Amino acid sequence: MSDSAPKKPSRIQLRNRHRIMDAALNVFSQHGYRGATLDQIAKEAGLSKPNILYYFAGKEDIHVTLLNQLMETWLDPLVEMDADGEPLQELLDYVQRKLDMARDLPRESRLFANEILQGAPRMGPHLHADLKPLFDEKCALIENWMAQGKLAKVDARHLIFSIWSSTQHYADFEAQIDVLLPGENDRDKAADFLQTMFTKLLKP
Amino acid sequence: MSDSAPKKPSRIQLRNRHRIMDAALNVFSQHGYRGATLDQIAKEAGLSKPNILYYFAGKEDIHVTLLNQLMETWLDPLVEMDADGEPLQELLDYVQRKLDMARDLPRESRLFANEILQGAPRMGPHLHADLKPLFDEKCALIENWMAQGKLAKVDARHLIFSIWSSTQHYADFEAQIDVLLPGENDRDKAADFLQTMFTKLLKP
DNA sequence: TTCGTTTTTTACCAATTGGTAAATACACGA
DNA sequence: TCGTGTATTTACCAATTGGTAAAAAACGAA
Repeated sequence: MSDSAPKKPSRIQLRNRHRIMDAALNVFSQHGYRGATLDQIAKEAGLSKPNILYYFAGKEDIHVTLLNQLMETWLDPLVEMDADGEPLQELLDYVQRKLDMARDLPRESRLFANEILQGAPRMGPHLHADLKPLFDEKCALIENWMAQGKLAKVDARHLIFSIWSSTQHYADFEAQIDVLLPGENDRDKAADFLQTMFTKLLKP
Repeated sequence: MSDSAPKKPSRIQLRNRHRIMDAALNVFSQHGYRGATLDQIAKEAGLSKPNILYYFAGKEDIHVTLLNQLMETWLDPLVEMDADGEPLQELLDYVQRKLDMARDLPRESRLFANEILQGAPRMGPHLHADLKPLFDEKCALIENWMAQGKLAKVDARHLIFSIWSSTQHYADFEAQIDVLLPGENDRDKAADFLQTMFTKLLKP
């Protein structure tokens, strides 16, 4: 449904909405929905609280907008997995894309993790409507590849879970990793390790 | 340091402290530290808020006590990994123990995940003092096994990360899994999958 | 420059937050 | 059953929460 008078947003609107989204991403991803406060978001965005509420209907509106924007980005690496590609390479490329996302978008990863940890109260519908069909489709694709002998036969659903968990771990548990691997810039080693692990698992 | 008069806690103290810990575990694990409220904990524990503050110095005290109690439980499966055992079997047993913990103690897993997600503000010292030495010790052990040709050579640190992430995922992302695997009681398949994955990865 | 529109600030508000003081009810050994 | 320490409730509090009304300021097309 589109408004009958969808005026173009002004430069100021665009700039401030973006500032608010960015600040809200910082705060929500670190403290979760209930732990985040409008005052904190306002301060981080460099705007007053009432000014924030001029652009968004309320705290929940900001959070929902953030999650909606995130959903597409989040699904994209899996969408790109190509049925016509080389099966093993397609899987390994998918692992790499997810690992890149954990490195480049850690706040988004933590925002998502927080939402799921709390029981997905504001994203359940999205999971059913967007994630579930995609998950089922790609599981079927992987099972097809396996049936053709192009991949070793393992449980496709748990395979995907293991890809998600092992890659997102580097964003979501960064605080822990910083303690255990101090000073190391070890993302290359993480990539090597995961490529090795999934190659050994999936090579027919 | 122990009190000069450490009177034994009465039955009532024991019972109520336990109730509070249990309620707090529910609330903190679902909403994180800042998202949790004393009123909610009190309600869930079936006690009044001032009554809760009769047993604990404050919100932070409850949270810290919870984390302290959790730490030992959390490290235990790794502690049990035996240098004198069969290397591959020791690793696979460790994976199984972690998976069992995700099934049996999902709230504890989520409490831990929340704390790390938020940057481990109240557990940083614990990570350095307890987790780090154990992590280093077991990495050395695994590397030793690999050097002796008893395990395939991979990065021991990222191996442990992958064990942690792939097992804890079943507790921390339960809400997502419930959407993607509706109605299935699939924990056995998860165990099979992870055993297969780490066997293929580690068998020399 | 003017005038209507958009944006921002100021001044609030009721509800909730973590926490306290003190009175009261209770348990339980002598 | 009595008295004393334990446990619980009642009645608060100041600070913070998400949110609003309305005035003031800034903007931008004419």
